[in-house]
Amino acid sequence: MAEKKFQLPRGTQDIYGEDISYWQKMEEIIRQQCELYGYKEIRTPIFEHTEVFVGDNDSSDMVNKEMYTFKDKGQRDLSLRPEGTKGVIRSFVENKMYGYVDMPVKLYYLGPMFRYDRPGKGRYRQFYQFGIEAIGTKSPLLDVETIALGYSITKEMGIKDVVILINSLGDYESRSNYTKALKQYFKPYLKLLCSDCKRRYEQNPLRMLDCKVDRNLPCFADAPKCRDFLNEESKQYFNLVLKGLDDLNIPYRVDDNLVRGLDYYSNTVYEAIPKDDDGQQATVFAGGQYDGLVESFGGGKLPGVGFGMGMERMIALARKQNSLTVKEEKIDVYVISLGDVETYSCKIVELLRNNGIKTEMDYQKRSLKAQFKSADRYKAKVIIIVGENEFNNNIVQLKDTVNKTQEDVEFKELIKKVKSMV
RNA sequence: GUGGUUGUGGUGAAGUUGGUUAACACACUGGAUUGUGGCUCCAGCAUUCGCGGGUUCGAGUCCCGUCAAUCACCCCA
Repeated sequence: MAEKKFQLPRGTQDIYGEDISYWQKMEEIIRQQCELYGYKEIRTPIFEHTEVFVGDNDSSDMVNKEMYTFKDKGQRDLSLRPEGTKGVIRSFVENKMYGYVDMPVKLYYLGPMFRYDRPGKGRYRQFYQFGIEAIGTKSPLLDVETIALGYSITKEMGIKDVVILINSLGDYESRSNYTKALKQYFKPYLKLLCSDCKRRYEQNPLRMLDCKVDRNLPCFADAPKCRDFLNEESKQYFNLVLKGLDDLNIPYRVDDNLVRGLDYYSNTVYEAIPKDDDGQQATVFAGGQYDGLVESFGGGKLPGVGFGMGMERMIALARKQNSLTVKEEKIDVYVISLGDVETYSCKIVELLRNNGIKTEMDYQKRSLKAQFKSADRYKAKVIIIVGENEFNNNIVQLKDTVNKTQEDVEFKELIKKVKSMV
């Protein structure tokens, strides 16, 4: 009978061993920073009704092509969440959070998201996103605060040289005017453009602007600029955001061509990338303002702003820059058994553990040499050796691995003695 | 979704124009040292080359398919 081979599904990964310490460290940093900035955790379901994610005239690939959508046994149309914001807004409205707390309501989430993409480095089908949302108040200061929090997390991770690309799309009206003007402008040039841009022309004209193929064509230089379509109010607002970033010394670059993938953004949009942007999947966090989203969920005309952060990408960057120190795996005590004394060893191990001392032992009657090697690998500070002698006399051999001293210790003195050593 | 590259033990990897026993290094296990490790020496450790099929007297080496990783594009966190 051939053994059945199991393999993890495409685009997923097991996280364990050395990696897990980086994940735990990052989660610790996130929770601590969110606490400082006043954002509270929210945990929404991993799947929602599909309509939660699908907007009225959604043009993004994310919702049109990449969702894991399925029917449950009750024939409900459900989808695995491809991003965090929509579920949070749904919850905000459903739980009427606007009714009983001060605005803005500041929330953060952390967990797996799912997109049916072709996987590659920094792009997974199940991936982890951390994100924040500040809902209910519109202020340049709040936009800046979200960026400051994201930036501060990258700093805590030790990541250097992150720069914020930022732009303003204006309100929904100026955004749609701009889109119209773009299409108008490019219409005569359409046959000069690459096939991707022809498609973008129909689906998402804003995206044409940062096309890698056509970007340098002469006609692109004179294309209408987003900025020229902003009304006075939006312009002033944007300037205040930039002023705020200046005041906080957050490095940024205004990028006229920056548009976000999701349709719900308006006004401020931003994206954090490493300065020496080499890889393709380089964006570590990205977000912006979404004036109409709460209303589209039936929650009244309330604005919001937030970002999503790719945790795999953050960890990859931190590891590449070698910037995150995770605590070293080491134990306090390793118990070596010689002969048939495992039950005695077990008793010692349990006693030590119950006193808050990290302890390990050998479970397979290995040689003395092998057990010493294990103790080394575990980086034990103290080694306890027990054999027939020690068992019969109710003592142990206690060895300090640093200065190599060894002594007899009575069982009842053990805890006190070990505690003084570790 | 499109195109390219890759896939050999726990790890890093050699493997020549297809020719019986799959190099080497590290790690691991045992012994020299039957109660004291980190050095040294010796020994052991892939019925098999991602998986499936084909060509051939013969395939890790060639062909097809498939799965996966990776790069560029698309997209995006």
